[in-house]
Amino acid sequence: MLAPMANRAVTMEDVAARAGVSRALVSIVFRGAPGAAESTRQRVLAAARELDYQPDTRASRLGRSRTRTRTLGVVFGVGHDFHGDVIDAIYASAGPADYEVVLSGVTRHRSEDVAVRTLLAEKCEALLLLGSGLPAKEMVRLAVTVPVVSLLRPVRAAGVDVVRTDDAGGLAQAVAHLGELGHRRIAHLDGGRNAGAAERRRGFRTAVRRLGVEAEGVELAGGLTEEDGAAAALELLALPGPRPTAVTAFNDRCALGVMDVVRRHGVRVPEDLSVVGFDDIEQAAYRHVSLTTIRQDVEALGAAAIERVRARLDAGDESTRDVVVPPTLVARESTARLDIGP
Amino acid sequence: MLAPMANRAVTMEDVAARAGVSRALVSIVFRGAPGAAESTRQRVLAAARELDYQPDTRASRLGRSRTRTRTLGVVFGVGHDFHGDVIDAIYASAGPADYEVVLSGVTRHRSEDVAVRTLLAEKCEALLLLGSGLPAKEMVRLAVTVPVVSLLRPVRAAGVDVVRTDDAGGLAQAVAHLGELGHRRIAHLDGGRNAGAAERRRGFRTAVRRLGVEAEGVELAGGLTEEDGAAAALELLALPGPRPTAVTAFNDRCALGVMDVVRRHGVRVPEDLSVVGFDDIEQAAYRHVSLTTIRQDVEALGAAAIERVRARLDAGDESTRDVVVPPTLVARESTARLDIGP
DNA sequence: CGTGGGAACTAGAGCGCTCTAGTATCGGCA
DNA sequence: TGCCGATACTAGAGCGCTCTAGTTCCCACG
Repeated sequence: MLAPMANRAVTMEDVAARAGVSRALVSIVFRGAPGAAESTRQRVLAAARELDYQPDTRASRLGRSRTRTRTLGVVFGVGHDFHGDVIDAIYASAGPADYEVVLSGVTRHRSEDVAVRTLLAEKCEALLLLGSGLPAKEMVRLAVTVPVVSLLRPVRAAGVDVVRTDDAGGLAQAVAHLGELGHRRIAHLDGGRNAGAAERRRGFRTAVRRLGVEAEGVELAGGLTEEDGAAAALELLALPGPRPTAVTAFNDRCALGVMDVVRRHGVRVPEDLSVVGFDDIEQAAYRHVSLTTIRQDVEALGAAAIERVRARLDAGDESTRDVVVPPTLVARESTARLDIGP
Repeated sequence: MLAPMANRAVTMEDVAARAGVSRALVSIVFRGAPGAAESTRQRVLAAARELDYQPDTRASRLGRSRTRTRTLGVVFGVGHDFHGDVIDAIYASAGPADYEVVLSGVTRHRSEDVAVRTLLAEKCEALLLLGSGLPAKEMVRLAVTVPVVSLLRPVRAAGVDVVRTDDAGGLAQAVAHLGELGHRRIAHLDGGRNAGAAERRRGFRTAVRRLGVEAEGVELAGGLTEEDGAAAALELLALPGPRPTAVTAFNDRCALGVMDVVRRHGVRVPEDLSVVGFDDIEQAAYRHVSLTTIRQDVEALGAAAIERVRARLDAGDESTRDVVVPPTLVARESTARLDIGP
């Protein structure tokens, strides 16, 4: 109540007047900057509360632009559940580092290009791209103007930092796990051109080789979605010769698709076929699913991304880094020891 | 090229200088406001292009605040696939209406409260809440300051517009469809306290009654996720008496969970059990899933939300509306005619 | 007693736009 | 010829903050 003026938003000016100090002092208090006596600080905060003052971020960012805006732009796939987890981690790390986060979503009708442009128009100081599909050339172009971190997608682009999971290592863990359970004939459902797919494929091959001479890796086309997994399952079932006894899928969703389809063809999981996913999305942990998978360390990914931004912006680091975060195997019930003989 | 000053961002001033006009004129051109000769307009645009000028949205919004900011805040669940579809539709409708969209995500560690506060600090002119979990009281409080549209979640809150699917009607369609296929004993997996659940339950009951005296509706606890569906499936299988021959699930994910579990218990879908979902998420259309479902008209929902905002903001409409968008049945292969007798 | 220095606070010039109130120019018409 | 009104353009005052360069005050210290 006591609106300072009819129907006009409360500004710092109003708070200052009420607290009996200057506008600058209110600014100091709200920014948490040094130079305000504790007693005054309390008085200002009280005044703000009484007037229900809401600081204006637009004005704040604009005012700051002479020095630093401390704003981070994040491009992500709207509705992409794993991106959600990463964003969560980014929020968590950005706050303590005193960075604001602005989201820009990619949807069917809103391209990554538009998403990026919007963020640049907001004068973000750095860009975090989640699983970006932008061509490396384009990223390089962007990186000239503003620090760019490619999350989840490895790119070799000058000036573009990469923060990603050790995809190859993840697959190595998956295959090793299956190896220990006695599996030797293992299929990999490939991710094609998707972020991380090449690395995972490489990890798969190396790990199978390491399993010994009797081990054999079979590669099938997979993909991002349950549908891709379902298609791969049909291929798997139609394979000539002895059927692989285990499968590593490009990701959890793909794994879910495989399990669904093979089960409907009378193949039991894990008795007849062991399945390993990648990501550890929420569904993987559901009791009726209980998918063994390679968990990406989302918190570490988010923290590393922020760390790169700080290194460049706050510490003046000019080097281009490729930060690789180790994943962990989460053994659940979609994998089992291979029964030799019936 | 020709950077007007070392290492300083290009501003309107620079463009104006290069085009040989005033800053105001550049502003006119970029806002698409009337009052610029075609020839000058071209000259300004050319100058902007040459300097690679990026308008600053923060400054623009701030400058506008004397009149209108034309900015819409959207609160959504990060990683919630259906929200992604709706956001897409919102983007599509907001553009032509000349509104900017600012997203604010809700995650495990970022509450809806924080999301809303952030948007208010951006001085959004209206708030669109997707499947909000805010208490009605809180919404009313917000609606005093700024127009609030609750999308997907019906709330009876003074001053809060609601835009939602005809949930009851959707379930009526589902039950009618099953009725036509000969089903009389039908289960409904309830959504508990989730957005739209009460309406769907009501629709289910009415529709079953309409099916005639021999029809019977069975209600089981369901939920939002596959896991909830899986749990419900177990309950369904353990039900005493003749088993329902059809199920309507609270949503598609829940339906997927049911199908997964019942199939593993040897129950065939659709031969032994017909299943109907709700939403029509992408997965429902996958070939190996082919889920019959009630499709929510996302485009219409988005358009209606924007329409409400325009009505209040651009047309001064003061009434509180409850906009109900009709859904449509998408018949796929998870439902089939009931075989009477073996 | 003077003085140096730090803490607490303020004045005011930006930040990059928008937009109102104006000026200049010109064609058309009585 | 003079005047009107439309069109094209500009000046300059905001918008609500930030932040530098002060000013004031007080206390410790020589």
